[in-house]
Amino acid sequence: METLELLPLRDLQACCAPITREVISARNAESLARSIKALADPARLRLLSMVAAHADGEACVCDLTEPLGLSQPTVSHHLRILVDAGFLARSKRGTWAYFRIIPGSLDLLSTFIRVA
Amino acid sequence: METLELLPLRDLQACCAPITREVISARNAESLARSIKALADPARLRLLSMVAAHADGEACVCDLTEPLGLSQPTVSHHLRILVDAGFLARSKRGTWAYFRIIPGSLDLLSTFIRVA
DNA sequence: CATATGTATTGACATTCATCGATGTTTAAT
DNA sequence: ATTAAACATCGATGAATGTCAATACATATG
Repeated sequence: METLELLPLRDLQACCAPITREVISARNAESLARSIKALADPARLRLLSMVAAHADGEACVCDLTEPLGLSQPTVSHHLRILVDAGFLARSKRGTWAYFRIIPGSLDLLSTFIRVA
Repeated sequence: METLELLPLRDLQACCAPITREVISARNAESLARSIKALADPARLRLLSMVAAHADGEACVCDLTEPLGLSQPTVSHHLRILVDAGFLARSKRGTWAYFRIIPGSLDLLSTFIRVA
């Protein structure tokens, strides 16, 4: 299924059990690893945390660049990875791009990391 | 603290809240990312799953190499990463090295991925 | 239209990483 | 002691990744 790229978390929910219940398939391992990889970076963890802690659970790139201490293109790059992985939603208003956490996305992933 | 390298999960438990409760520090983000990175690979997810599903929750390298479809050095490499990250324990008996999941290690990590 | 601002994309570079063949190490058995 | 078996380590290599400067794009404003 080609939707794994765009909706890895949803697909995982539909198709496989927690990784220690039964042996995960090579295909599902690939999909799950792709989701986890989106979190496996300190800058992206901080971005998620900063977005969640921001007023109204929303933040734009300009809110995040300076406190993160990375360049604007790098911040945009990381945000894109988090959006593609399904952890953040982007909504553009005016020239600003606002990001918020997609509810349940982190919880869903964590259940697949857990031992059954 | 230099113990972050050896006991990342234990340290995280001691020092920080789930990432969306308050903004995670750069230091803790680095530590958490290192733990997550150990899981962010399809081969390692499959290894964890195979070890957990194996008889007695234990498996040696020879049990894992062929079903994983990777060379023995590569399998040893991945197992070492999982041991270093605190997800697997190694115990050598005779010429065999047996691996088992450290109870609670995956659950602990998953709580830090969850939204508070 | 022209300018300014916020964001995304591109290209380049250095670093990290997954992988394997070759080799080393350890233990058991003959 | 020699051989064999299981595993670890080393060195090399190609691929993926994080980063930034430069540039492009989009939108608001004068």
